[in-house]
Amino acid sequence: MKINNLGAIANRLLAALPRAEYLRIETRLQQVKLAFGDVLCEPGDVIKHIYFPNDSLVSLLTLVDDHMALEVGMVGREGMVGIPLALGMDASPVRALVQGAGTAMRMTAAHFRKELQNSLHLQHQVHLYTYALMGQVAQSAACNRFHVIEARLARWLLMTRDRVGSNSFHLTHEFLGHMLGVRRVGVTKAANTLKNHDLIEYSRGNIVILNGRALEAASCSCYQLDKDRYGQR
Amino acid sequence: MKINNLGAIANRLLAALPRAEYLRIETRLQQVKLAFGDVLCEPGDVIKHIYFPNDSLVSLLTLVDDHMALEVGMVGREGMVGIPLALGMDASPVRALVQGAGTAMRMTAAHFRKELQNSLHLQHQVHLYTYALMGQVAQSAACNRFHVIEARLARWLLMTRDRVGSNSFHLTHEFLGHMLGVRRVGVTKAANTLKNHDLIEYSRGNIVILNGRALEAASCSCYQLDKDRYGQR
DNA sequence: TTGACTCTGTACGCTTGCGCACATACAAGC
DNA sequence: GCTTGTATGTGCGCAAGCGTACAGAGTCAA
Repeated sequence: MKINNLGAIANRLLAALPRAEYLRIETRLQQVKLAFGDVLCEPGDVIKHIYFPNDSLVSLLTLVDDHMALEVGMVGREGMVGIPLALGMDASPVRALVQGAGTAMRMTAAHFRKELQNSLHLQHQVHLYTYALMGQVAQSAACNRFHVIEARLARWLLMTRDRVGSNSFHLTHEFLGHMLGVRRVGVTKAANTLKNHDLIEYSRGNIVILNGRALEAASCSCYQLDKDRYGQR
Repeated sequence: MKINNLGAIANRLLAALPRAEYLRIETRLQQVKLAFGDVLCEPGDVIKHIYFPNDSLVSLLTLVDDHMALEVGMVGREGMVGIPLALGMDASPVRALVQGAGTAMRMTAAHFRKELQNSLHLQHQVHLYTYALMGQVAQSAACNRFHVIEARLARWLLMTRDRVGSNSFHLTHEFLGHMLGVRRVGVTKAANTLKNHDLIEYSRGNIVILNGRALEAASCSCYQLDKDRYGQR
């Protein structure tokens, strides 16, 4: 049920819990399928459930002036969606958008609050992840300010690869534009350059990373920092 | 000592604690003077003390590629410096730079960890502030991406005003450039425009806000959001 | 008074990215 | 087949901001 094919716990935050704690918490978890485009919460909304992604991928977006969006965080199996609950707030400041379809373990807000009180280990893991996410958001702020689209696109593709565990995924330039906070055309140009250098290939939304090593070289320094953070979790 | 002239507790996070809790915690607090330019911690450094600003103002900066900086958070009397400790980490991902001289209440990391365990109220207040700070960082990411220098400068001056509680403060264009992540010349141009519209005046680092209301109109929507967040604390 | 230093104003060419518009290509359904 | 919709490629003029350089103006100390 909440176990993958190998019998291991897919979500790394859950996997880091002592076995006994996990087994108790597990009774509150429900596996759900997340489809591309699903919105798990909107800014200001009361958070009803938290999610521990297994193989799905969720983007955290800050909305600004109604029509512009910018990704400030990416949540895969290393984390969870719904941090505000752990900080005593019941609303999210960001939109949580499913960017990679897959499964996640879900828990109601009420159960999560209760389990947090019962399990210092869970509390600790959630705290560590909050710290990591905060670092990611801060990093992303600087990256969006200083680095050119092409490098940011490369970074973004690599971060996605690391989280979905695959070199190919489905995303249009239009969508990538919303993530990076740039025009669709800007993405097309950057992607085209990467394609011409045989770092990636794509067609109608199907993106494939051909040369990860070279793509790293084309990405900004922020990718390495994310890898370090990501690896620790 | 850690009380201001009126006998009230200056730092709002501390002030929100129940009297009894505060009195116990207060024994661990030491008032210190913070001078402009002081660096309370560097990225990666182990955090030795946490700070609750009274009338001082601290900027949280993300450093990137060695020579560029960008402010991602501003801490005044509504908050504290050293959040990572409350999340079980002992190092900071950002530089904490004193941007407005004044006093703050300081506590050692060890004492803070202990008090956090002893006081659920302290824990709660710190959590709430962590949430607010996270929102601020995310907001700042989007702001830096989408808004022009002039509007961001206006926002920044207003946020500073709100925190130091004064319409005048000392900051050079060069310094502001580091905060906003832009060239000194870019700040000069933007500041000049604001000056020509009689929104502010300045000379050799002495900045005065002449017309706060109009400055708000010139700032981006992010200021209003910060005010909401700030007001709640 | 003079010199050294800091802060601010201005200029110039350049790159990145924007807004917009339109052209092509691929896919799916009738 | 053909049509419709979606995804990508390309071109244009324009604005914001960059890097750099230099000039004036205020401040301080010798």
